[in-house]
Amino acid sequence: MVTIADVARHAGVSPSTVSYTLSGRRSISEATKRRVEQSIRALGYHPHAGARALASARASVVALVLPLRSDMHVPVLMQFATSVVTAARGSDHDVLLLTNDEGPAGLRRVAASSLVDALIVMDVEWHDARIPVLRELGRPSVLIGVPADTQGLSCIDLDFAAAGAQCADHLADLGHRSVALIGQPPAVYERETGFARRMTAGFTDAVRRHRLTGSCYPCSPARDRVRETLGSLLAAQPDVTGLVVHNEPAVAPLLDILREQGRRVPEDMSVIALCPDDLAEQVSPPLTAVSIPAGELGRLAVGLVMDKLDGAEIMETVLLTPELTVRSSTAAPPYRAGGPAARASA
Amino acid sequence: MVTIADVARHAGVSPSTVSYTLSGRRSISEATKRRVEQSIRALGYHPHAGARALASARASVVALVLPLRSDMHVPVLMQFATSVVTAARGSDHDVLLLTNDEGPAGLRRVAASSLVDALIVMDVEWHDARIPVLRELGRPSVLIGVPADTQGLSCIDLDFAAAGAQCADHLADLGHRSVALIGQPPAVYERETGFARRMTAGFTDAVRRHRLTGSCYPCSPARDRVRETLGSLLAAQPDVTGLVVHNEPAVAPLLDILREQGRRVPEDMSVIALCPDDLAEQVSPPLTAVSIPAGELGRLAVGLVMDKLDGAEIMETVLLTPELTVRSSTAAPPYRAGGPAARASA
DNA sequence: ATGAAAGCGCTAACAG
DNA sequence: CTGTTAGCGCTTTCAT
Repeated sequence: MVTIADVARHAGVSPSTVSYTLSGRRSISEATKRRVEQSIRALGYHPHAGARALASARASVVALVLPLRSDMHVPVLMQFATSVVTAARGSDHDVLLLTNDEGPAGLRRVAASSLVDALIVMDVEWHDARIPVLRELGRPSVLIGVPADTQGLSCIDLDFAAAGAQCADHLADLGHRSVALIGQPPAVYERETGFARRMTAGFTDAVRRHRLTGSCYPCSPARDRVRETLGSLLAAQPDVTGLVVHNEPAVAPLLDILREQGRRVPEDMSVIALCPDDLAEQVSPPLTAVSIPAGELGRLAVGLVMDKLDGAEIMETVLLTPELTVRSSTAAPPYRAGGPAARASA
Repeated sequence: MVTIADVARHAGVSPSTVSYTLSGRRSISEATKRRVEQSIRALGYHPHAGARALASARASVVALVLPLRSDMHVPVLMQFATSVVTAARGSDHDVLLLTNDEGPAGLRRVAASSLVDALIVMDVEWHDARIPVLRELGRPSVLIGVPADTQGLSCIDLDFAAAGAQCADHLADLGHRSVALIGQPPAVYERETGFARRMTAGFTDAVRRHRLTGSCYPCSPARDRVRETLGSLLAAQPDVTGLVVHNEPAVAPLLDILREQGRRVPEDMSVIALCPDDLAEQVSPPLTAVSIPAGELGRLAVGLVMDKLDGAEIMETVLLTPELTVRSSTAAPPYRAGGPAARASA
């Protein structure tokens, strides 16, 4: 193995000079800097990560804690993970991948052993068992998702309330009067995952504000459950003309079922989804959708964590403003005798 | 920070005794072992990862190198990643996540700096730029996928040739005489990714063996490209009754399009997919499919890598035998005047 | 602008 | 069965 001493000898300087050349923590004359860098390249020197961590008390590694039981759509998760790795590398850090099967103890382990300097925790629930651990760890962390008590924590997430509102706003603007939200599986609401509730709250508020008729239907993504949900929805609200789908795997089955039933999208039924752009564009018709900016979330999370490692005391909650992209799945509602349009012209 | 010296003092033993209690590398009396373990718990001691790596020349971390430009289906990738983490933790190792945007240099960096002891490299191509680097690194590695020259490398993958053959066999057994493979996007074949070629080779061989008519159609997953591909397929081979789909994102669009065209599955057209079980079960009708055992691949890869870290000199290629699960998307072909059934009874 | 040297916390000989 | 001790390779004071 090539050590810093080898490089120092080769360059005719002391080990500390090599170290400082690498870290830039004190000024080095251009001449020696060049010589050292040449020696480094000539010998193929790579500082030993463990030795560096031991001496400097910094591992230059951040933990990325993924949920095992993922309610987040998998592609979104993956996109997030890769953007975190890329962003971390941009700040000279590596990423240690953790799943939740060790539980909170896993976080304690990697933090206490100085394997990682900081943690990024995904899919945070309203009452999340990992949060007390995070608080006691004394290491910078950023949560993706918003728990009940954000005291002393940095959280970052999509503004799901705004997303729900945007969907309702868009339908209202198009003239829809009766709308519905097809949501996450019931288990997600029971677990009190924040994002699902915030989405429905934002949607419901906007529905009320626009004086629309509308309600929310939790839904499992299995084809038959989607069919059932749509059935009870249409029974309870036969005049519904706009659907908001906050359930990515249910999107395709839903479109199929609507087609089966002879309901055209958007002529008979407008559909808005909360899903990544690529899904929205791959289905037919392309969906008007609020996209989940996984890449940006990842970059922001890493940025926050790096700032905290640099000593910044950021303890805020950042909610990203969602963006609604209009595609071909939404239109004005069909004309209905006795409907608001009829009344308006009467 | 709690150090091994603190624990030793608290337990009234020497640091080395604590170390040996932890590693089990020499026998410790039950009594002291218990005392040490109590002190460890009482003080909340976690060995410093860097110090341990420095002293023992083992980081207890394996790198998982994911492709950024992923031709593998994303859920499969994710499933693989989580199973790797879980399996690695089972062997007291952590997982460092790398993407390919650093290129082969990234592998060199983490290996040379002793950040990781071994590497698991996914989505290996026929002529993969990472392979020469892997060879020179002198660290255990396991490739997921099979490159052109496997000399001195351990590879593990699904036996795609067998998978292709199984699909053709199943259709032949049901009595189909004209079949086709809808494959990966053209770019995948151009890049000479091994698995796509092996799949088509296995399929083509079996087709020949059964004296069927059949050919392969590369296909992009975009809805319109699927429609096009199906069109030219039906033009070239109007009597086709069995489709094998090796293209996960194309599965749903394909089923839609068949439905649009009034072709019932499986009455008019049998469909087999190469995809994870959950996809096969979520679509309608549930698909007869060869599943990609991502979880098992991950576990096996970690097992192999651990064996190599223990000094085993395994340099073989392991191909997992695929399993075809019959569901509702395959059946005997429709009766056709002038077809083989007619001839047989003539 | 550079060197010398003292650790960082742990493991693994070596010594009993 | 247990203790003593010499590093592992690097960073960072403290000197100059």
